[in-house]
Amino acid sequence: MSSTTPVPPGRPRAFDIDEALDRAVLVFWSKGFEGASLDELTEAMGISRPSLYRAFGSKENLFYKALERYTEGLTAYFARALAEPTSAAVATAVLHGTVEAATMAGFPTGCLGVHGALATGDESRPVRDALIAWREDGIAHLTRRFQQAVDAGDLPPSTDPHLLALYLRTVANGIAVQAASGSSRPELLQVANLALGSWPKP
Amino acid sequence: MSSTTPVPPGRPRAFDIDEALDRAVLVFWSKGFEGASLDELTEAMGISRPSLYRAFGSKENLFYKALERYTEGLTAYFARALAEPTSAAVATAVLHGTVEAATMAGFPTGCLGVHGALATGDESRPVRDALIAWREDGIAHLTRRFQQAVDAGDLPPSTDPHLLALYLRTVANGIAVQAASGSSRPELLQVANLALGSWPKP
DNA sequence: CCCCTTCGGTACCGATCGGTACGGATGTGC
DNA sequence: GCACATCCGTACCGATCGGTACCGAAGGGG
Repeated sequence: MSSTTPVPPGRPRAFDIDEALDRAVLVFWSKGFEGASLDELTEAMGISRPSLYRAFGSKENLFYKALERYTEGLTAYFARALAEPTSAAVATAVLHGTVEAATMAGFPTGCLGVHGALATGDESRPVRDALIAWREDGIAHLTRRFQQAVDAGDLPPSTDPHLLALYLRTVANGIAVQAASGSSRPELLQVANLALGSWPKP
Repeated sequence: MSSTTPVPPGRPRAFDIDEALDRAVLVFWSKGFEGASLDELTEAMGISRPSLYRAFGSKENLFYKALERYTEGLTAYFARALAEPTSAAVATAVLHGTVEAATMAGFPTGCLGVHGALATGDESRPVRDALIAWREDGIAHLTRRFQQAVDAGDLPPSTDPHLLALYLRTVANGIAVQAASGSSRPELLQVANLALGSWPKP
């Protein structure tokens, strides 16, 4: 099937767009949206400024693309966690995965989605709102998963699935903040396990 | 004692410096350090730019003064919480106080110390480090308090006071993030109570 | 071989950033 | 009333911000 790669007209792009996006993820991850300047981004991505704009449209759009790639790649543990058989296993996988992702050697500490744009100037309000929606999306997924657990008898019928989901994301967000503040992986694993201690039994 | 107010020479200041600082707190609280521009600050404080610099030295120093005032005022619940009789009461007071302070009507949501400077450009790294130190200071206070509780038999001898303190601050930070994302006070109170469920019994 | 389209980078744009020079105003102490 | 110190605000500084006009280069289709 040659139709899957319909060679586009014009001069071909001289850089790998996904690789450039990976570099941009790292910059946004460590500096946030406003903290990352175009000079830093273009230098890290190895391309010139107009090339960036031709490929991604704007700094804001580049951030959205980077967030998308970040979600598909570095937070893939989240999707895997949802597939765990019990609610307790889901919760454990989410928190352990959060600790791991937030303290990976060679990567920025913390979570792009959490500290990418917590408090910003007025210009980047759309970005902040997008990250709020991103976090709420995670809560929605967890809520549905825990509702399933209630229906399956894996959680007591009196359980509030939304509350459990919110609790989990709250602890995960706190872990991301602590990781960005310099807490170590072993410390945060202990914290995660302590938080899992109050998980309801079926 | 007139020596307590030794009238300084020169033209007297025409504005209340503490009131101006209170206004600055609100701006930094909602916009963060980098997100708050001098134009926003001076307009909110009701003073001109050179007046700000004469009174506070620099934007960075103004932020430190604002953080100080924020700590003395809006997070005074923390000092009160440390005085509670039992470790469980301390933990409850800290989390409930955090929820309350992060969701006060008429004030920015979240916590200045948490989202004031999580991810920033290189210039404001000193500010970020100061906020990390601020958060660690809170953990240190809690650790000492919980060590006292262990010594007094209020907590099991096997308890790790630092772990408990880190856990509490992690949940509190997560609450601040959720509040900034739009979670309501009742929701966060439930989350706080759920987190307190895993608190060790004496 | 020429046209068309898209890529590449240099060199620039106006706006905004944090910070300050300067001259007039207002107070105290001699 | 005169010297002095500090305040006030206007008007400005260089640097950096995100974004773009421009033109030569590199490919495919006729």
